[in-house]
Amino acid sequence: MLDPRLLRTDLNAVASGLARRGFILDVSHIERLESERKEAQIEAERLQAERNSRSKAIGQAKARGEDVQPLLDEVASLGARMDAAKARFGAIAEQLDALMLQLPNIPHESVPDGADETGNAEIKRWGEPTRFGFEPKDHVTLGEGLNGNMDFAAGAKLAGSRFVVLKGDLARMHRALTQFMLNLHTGEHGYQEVYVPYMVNADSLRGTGQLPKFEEDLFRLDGESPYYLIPTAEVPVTNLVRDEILDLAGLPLKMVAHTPCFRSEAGSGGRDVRGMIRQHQFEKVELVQIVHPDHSFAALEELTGHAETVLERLGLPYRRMLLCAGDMGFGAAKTYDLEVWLPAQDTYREISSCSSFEAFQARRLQARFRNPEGKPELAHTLNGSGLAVGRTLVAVLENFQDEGGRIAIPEVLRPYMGGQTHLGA
RNA sequence: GGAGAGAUGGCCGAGAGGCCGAAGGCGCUCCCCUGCUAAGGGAGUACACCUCAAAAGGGUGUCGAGGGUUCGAAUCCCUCUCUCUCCGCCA
Repeated sequence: MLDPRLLRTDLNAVASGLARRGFILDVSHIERLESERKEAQIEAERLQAERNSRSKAIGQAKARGEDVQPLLDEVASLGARMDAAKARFGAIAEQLDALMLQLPNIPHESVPDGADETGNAEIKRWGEPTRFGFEPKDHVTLGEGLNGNMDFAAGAKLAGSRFVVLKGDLARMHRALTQFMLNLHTGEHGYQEVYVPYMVNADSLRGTGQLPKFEEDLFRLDGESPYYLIPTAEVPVTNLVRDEILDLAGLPLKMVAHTPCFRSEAGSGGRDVRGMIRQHQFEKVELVQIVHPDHSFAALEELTGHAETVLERLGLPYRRMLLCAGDMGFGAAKTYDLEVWLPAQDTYREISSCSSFEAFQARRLQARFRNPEGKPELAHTLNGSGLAVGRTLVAVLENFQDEGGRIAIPEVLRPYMGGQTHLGA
């Protein structure tokens, strides 16, 4: 959520910032609502103040043993007028709130213009795209070739399309990747590991911005309790600081969680129907930081670097993209995507997305810290995948294959796999 | 799942229709005092919003959440959520 004060004081700046995303703000509509709000609120509060003081007078008169009937008569019509004024204010405020919740974040000044992914800027490339002396196979062919250890038919039988079953050392490597990532981030990057619920309430999803706007992307449980399956660990982990006033000395807060993620993929139609790239359920190791506003963008560089280290240790070629204004997620002020090289697709594919939200989430979350003056101030939130485990598995398979379809296990994973050097060996 | 108890400020805890944004204590900040420390004395110490160019000032709301009764609700009524205790069941 944007700062409501900014909307009042500098609406045109907000409008031009949002326009960079292709979001057209109805300035005159907001101005009209805002002036109605002001008028209605003043009236409602004025009547409330009047009633409060009259009621107080009644109490005092009663205490003195005087007849209060004249005072009661005087106040009789006040209640109805007050209720009407409050109802009018409430209706306007509700409209404004609903509108506010629909507004995306304003892109940071360092974010380039652009309408879609063609406007993104490549700002770094690590490693060279893997080249083979043969036609590289895709991860589906490779995985199914490993004794059928990547089994989409089984996934479809158990659940439906966009599910997979992994078996044997393929399942083990999937787990090894998770372990490796968690150990790296906790051991070398200073993150605290957290274990969190995989189902959350609507408040949590509102806090991080998935609701109200993106309900169709979520799986909602049908039971008595209105739970949603988390689409990313960002939701439960970031919501740990909801309604908290943090100790300044405790910042930055750096947390890492490994969770499954559930996404309905509504609207992603025929995209990536083959393979493990786009599943309803996948594993992710997520990095979250809660920081002082002054350190927000330095922290983004740091966090993105942490995700990059995973790729570098695994030996996977990648590039870092700075997303343009039109391609960023709803709440992000600035986003880097990491894209890993996938030989079979002969292209880079997203494997991590790292964003600073500035105070956009913190304002919804009421996540604050106490500044040196003793006043609560909104913190900044960041998160990034470090990394998406399923896609990392795909990248390892495709980049570490040989002509016979054998897969070398990256050095850093071998300790997690009993020293094994190749899959299927 | 059954029975019961509870939710008040940073924390503990009083409060039972008006004098309550809320006693008292702890903690914290500032000041005084004792050579240092310990002890003691004094003052202060919630958050959000509105109004105002801003500050000052004024106003509104908030005692788990929402609704109701009343001129007036922390206090009475209803619904919900969460916590705790006991019983049952369970990885």
